[in-house]
Amino acid sequence: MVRVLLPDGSARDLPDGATAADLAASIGRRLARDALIAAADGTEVDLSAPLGDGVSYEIVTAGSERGLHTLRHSTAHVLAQAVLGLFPGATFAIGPPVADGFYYDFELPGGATFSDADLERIEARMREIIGADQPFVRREIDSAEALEVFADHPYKREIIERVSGAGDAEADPGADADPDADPGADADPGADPGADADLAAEAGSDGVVSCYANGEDFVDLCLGPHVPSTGRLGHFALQRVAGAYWRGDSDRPMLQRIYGTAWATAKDLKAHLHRLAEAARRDHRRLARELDLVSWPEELGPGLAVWHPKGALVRHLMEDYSRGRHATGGYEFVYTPHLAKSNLWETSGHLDFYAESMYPPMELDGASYYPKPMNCPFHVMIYRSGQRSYRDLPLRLFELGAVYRYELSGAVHGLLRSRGFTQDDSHIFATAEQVPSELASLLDFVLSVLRAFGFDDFQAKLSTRPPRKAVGPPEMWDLATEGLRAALESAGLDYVTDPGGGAFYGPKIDVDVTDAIGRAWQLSTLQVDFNLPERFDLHYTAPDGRRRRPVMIHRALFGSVERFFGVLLEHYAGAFPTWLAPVQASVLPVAADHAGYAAQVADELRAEGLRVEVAASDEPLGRRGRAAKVQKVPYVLVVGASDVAAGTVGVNPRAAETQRDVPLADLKARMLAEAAPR
RNA sequence: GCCCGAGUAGCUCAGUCGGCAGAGCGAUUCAUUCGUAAUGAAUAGGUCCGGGGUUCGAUUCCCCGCUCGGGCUCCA
Repeated sequence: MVRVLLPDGSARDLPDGATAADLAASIGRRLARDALIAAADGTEVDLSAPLGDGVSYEIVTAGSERGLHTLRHSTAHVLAQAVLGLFPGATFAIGPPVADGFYYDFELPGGATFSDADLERIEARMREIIGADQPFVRREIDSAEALEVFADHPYKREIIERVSGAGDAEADPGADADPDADPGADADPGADPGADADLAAEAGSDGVVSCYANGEDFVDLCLGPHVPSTGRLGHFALQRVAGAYWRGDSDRPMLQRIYGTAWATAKDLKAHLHRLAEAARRDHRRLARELDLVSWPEELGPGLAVWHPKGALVRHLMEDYSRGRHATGGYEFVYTPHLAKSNLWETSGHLDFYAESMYPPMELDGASYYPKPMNCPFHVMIYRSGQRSYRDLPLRLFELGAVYRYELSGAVHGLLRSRGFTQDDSHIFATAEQVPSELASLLDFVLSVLRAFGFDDFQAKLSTRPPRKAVGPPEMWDLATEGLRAALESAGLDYVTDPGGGAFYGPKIDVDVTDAIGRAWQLSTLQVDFNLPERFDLHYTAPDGRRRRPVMIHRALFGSVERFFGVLLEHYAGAFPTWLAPVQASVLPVAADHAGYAAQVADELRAEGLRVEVAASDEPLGRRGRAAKVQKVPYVLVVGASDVAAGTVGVNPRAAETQRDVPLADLKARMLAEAAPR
């Protein structure tokens, strides 16, 4: 007899040798049918695992994140099984579940690649495997045997050697990962046992690894757990092939990655595919063209946009709103040039740690002038232009500063990742004591502005002191980190902590917004900086007459004006709220006789500062109405004979029913109310 | 930067097994004067991404380049 505990606190007795599947069956038929894996004292195990006495069990179904994760992971195995079956000589690397689905990395003999037709074949084969309802069978073997089982699969062998400690794990690949990283933080060898050791421990000590086999001829190295059999899978679709470096390292081989999506039910799969289609419909590059906002002439080069009148108008409104808020928020506006000599970037450290993302210098008069990738050093120059007293602090400088960054050509993506963009960049110089309250009011300010643009759903991340090397005294880090945490809490913001995720020069908060279709966009950043004040030897005079070092806070709110515009465009699917719409109303005279009245209506609205156009009657009314709708104009106003007589308009708003005979004054009031930022 | 895919009219795309380049939408003009998401007709519009090669002949085949798209963070 074994006694197990259930999540509701009850206990249940089962015969010796009973499995998690038996437990599920003893609880209910439906649970037995839906069960995928179990969690034993929180550790995920196969349903076929024997129950342990005194252990608490939770049965996991596809209704939970963990269950879905398993489902996707198992589907990835079936993908590998199909590929290895269909492509003799193919080898496979890793195939984890990811957000919404899974992938698996392969290498085909002779560097061959998958085509779209291959994907169809593979998917068909996967469906056969699923139809055969093959059980997933776990086996634990020692690493020597595993190396034999995977003799033809070098990537698997590498993993076995790494996790079992059998081979000579190569030097820590993490050390060179972060381009922002610390000047002095060279890897100290052996100091980061981190992830690898955890894996090895999980895989079982003593060089034992686990494998999962299904069907006659397929076995994969895997921690598990897996669904009981392939028949539990099926609501999936293969999506695309992409190149991916082995272990994400551009010095290692490029593998062929197949991405798929997988869900618990056909309905969920369909909903996901619909979300993808919706995202494509909202693609800002497409909307930018359709609404005549922005374009990317090839002649300019990758990642460089030109703003057409309507796009420029919306941008102008965004910038004006931002300026207005900053003006009343205690900021002082500055301008700085687009170039600076190399010595500035040497002092700031950018040339040491950021050079590959900078445009190359222009050489003249014996100096090297670099286009700026950041505004910070210029603002530091302004701070340093005179003596500062504690009475001057906090000093909040603000600039819409155009910066240029040499993004990888493959990374450039419309307005969301461009090579020239404008940061709404603020640098706040404060005393250490001011930091907590300054952070709190900063965060409130940021959220308030984001809300004005229609975002209400935020998720924040607090990144704390990195373990390896950090500048600044620990007590300063604590003060700043606790200040950030207090700011998050007083703002009532949901946040996660990324321990050790901060830059070497200070902790930070990143704020993500969730858009209308549930996608998260990282926009705002509050970054505390102990480094630049040091590098540029900044100081202020304290009340006691001694010189002290200020703390710098970098703050981007939109992040980049261009990117924020792109996110807004996708969030609203092009239908900007009235206050941002480039054209707020289109007046449609029913016939030529009403043209004069239409012009009069337009003029009256324009006199109130509203943006109004008139569509003359040389095309049918329906067509003109459609044209305005396609351009997502908030108000379509139709005026005919009865309106001329009564001083009214027919109001066809973007998102409501048409109303006839609305007095012009009423319309005006309604539009003016909407035309102000909230 | 690297892997895969794609570049044909302003846009979306068809097409040419190597032989005068096509549609729909949009634009322009004319007619139509209409009560709420596509009136009719006509016209204009092309270095078929660029450069080289093969060929009697290349938008089409080959090579090089440019640009765009997907991916290169998710760790058995």
